[in-house]
Amino acid sequence: MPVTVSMIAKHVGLSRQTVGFILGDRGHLFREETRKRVLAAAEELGYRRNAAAMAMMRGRYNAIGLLQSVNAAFGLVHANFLAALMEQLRATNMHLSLGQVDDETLVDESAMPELMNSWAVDGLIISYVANYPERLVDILHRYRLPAIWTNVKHPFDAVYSDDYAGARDATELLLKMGHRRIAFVRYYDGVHYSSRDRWSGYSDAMHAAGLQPRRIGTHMGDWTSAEAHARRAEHVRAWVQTADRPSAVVIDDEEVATLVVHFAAVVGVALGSDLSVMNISRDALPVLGRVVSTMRIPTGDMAFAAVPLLLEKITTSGSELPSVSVPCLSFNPDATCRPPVG
Amino acid sequence: MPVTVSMIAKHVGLSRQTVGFILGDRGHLFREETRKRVLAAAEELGYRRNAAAMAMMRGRYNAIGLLQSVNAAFGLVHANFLAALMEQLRATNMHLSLGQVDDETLVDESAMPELMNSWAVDGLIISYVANYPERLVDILHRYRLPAIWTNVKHPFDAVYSDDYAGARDATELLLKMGHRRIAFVRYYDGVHYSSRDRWSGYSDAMHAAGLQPRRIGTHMGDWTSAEAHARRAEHVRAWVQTADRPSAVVIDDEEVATLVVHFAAVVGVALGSDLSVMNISRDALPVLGRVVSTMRIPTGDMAFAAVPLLLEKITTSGSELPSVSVPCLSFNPDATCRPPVG
DNA sequence: CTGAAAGCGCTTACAG
DNA sequence: CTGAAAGCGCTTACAG
Repeated sequence: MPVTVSMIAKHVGLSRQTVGFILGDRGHLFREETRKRVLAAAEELGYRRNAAAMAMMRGRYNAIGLLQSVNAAFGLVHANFLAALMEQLRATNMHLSLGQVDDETLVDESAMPELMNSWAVDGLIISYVANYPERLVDILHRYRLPAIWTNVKHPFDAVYSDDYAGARDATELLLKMGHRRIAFVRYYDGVHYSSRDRWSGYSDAMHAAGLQPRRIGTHMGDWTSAEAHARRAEHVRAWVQTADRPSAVVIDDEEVATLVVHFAAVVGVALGSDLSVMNISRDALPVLGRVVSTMRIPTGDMAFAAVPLLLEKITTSGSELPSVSVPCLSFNPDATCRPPVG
Repeated sequence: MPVTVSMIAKHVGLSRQTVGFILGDRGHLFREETRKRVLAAAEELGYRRNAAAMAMMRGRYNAIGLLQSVNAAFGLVHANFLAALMEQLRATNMHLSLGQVDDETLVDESAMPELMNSWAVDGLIISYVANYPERLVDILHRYRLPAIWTNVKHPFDAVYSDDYAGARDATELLLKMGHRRIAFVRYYDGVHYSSRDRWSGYSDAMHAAGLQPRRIGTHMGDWTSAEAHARRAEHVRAWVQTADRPSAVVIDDEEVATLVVHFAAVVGVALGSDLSVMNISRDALPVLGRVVSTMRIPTGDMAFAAVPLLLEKITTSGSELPSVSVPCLSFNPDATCRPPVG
């Protein structure tokens, strides 16, 4: 049994309302001595505001929800994204509530998924990495849930990274250094728009320079098994040490970039001079002890953009807001990218 | 303005209570035709249960909070941990609410931090990686917040990994294979108990076998800078290729393990035969394309243990529950660990 | 500076 | 099968 305002009132011999005022933000209306007595009693008894009553009064929960698919591995919400969300929300004393509904529930059941039905949030950030169920759109609309999409290039109410420009800029950076044999390295073609856009950005930059795009690595359906890891590694080793390897590569995956750095060292190919490496990654952390040129996917910035957008959407309750495209940022471009020799 | 029961009642020409019953779990008390009418109206109007009113009635939020320090990087809550928490909560349609208070607020302010004061949760999972402020204990106690600690070896109300046994078992596994020159590799001594316990587990196993523990790597205060990465890498390269390197190593960090695998390949030291490697890590994922013997820190299992414990604590409101020590698990012990040659 | 009334949206006995 | 009453904990006008 939690402590209520009434209990404190009884304890200090005042009315419920008086205590409520003092515990709220109208303490200044009362005698200092009265205030002190009430505050002391509240602390002594361990009074904590009842969040439910509060929410009911204000019609606001002061919390936003992050909706994810169960099917997508949780890891798809990057730590940077969560950290940035939290940072934004902390400033306004809001909470972040996590929720997952599995696609089957969303699609099959005619009723609203229980988890969403009684979700104590003012609005939602939708984090489906592509392939969200159509019915989700219906639900958001029908129940007038303010929501901002991430990872989806909707014209309205969405925040997404500009992967096209990111990959294009990465490629142009290498082109400007004088590279002409620039390849795009990838072993997994995702269903996500970013997968297509990165390839487009790269190949458009190549075409614009009058060059043929070249792709290294084919789609391997299996990404996670030990065999898949080994196969990728073998493939990377093979092309890194081959004579006609490109002078520069744009790599679409951090793990593959690590393999390239690794095998370059193993077979004696010097990064930068023998092979320029530009990594597309959510982190710009050193790889195997060395800094790698990175085009950073703006995971954190997307969260920074999404929160204010959602808050605005909540207060204006429902009007469509123009989407925000968040640019990628280049880090340490000359760490592993140098003009080609010879 | 969200849709309420009253609005539906008006719409179908029934009383508020009747509609409430039908929308709740007592629909069977009414005529099928009435039910259908109400349900159809609810769907048409987009009725969603008011979570605040619900929580107020039940005295339960059906949500638990995960409290983290701002100071500790968010990354310290591992994705596995979050995923496991979510999985547990999904089964009971509960939500997970994330909250961070910075240590200063917790320590300095006499008042309850606002974020915790109006947190709509039934209980808390505390995820401070050591060095939690003493005042946090006061607050939990004073406000009777049901809480389970993680990462802290409290005798009550805590869930923690058995890092001592993990490191000991890892070492014994190598001892049983016949290794005698087994070193413990670490470049950062954390303040967390696991840091001490792993060393103890390793060195106790060595002593029990009549051997001297040997530590490779000294504490480098700086872990994250590019220079620190480079320094670690250089150090690993040096001892991996030195003649008197140990025949086996227990490595306390995944990143360092990656460096060892990397430089072993670079300098031509064969993992398993020339150097046995046992990694202590939260993941047992392949490293640089190859499977590495791993003693896995049971991040996910800790979450699986913490949730039922917290739920019990919530329902029994307050009694002290015995803590749970979660064992580490060994994966692929013979991937990179082999009996020493010669 | 302080006390009595109404209501946020819902549920739960209680009579019919 | 259906309707009128009370209350969960709090705040917000309203009189004194």
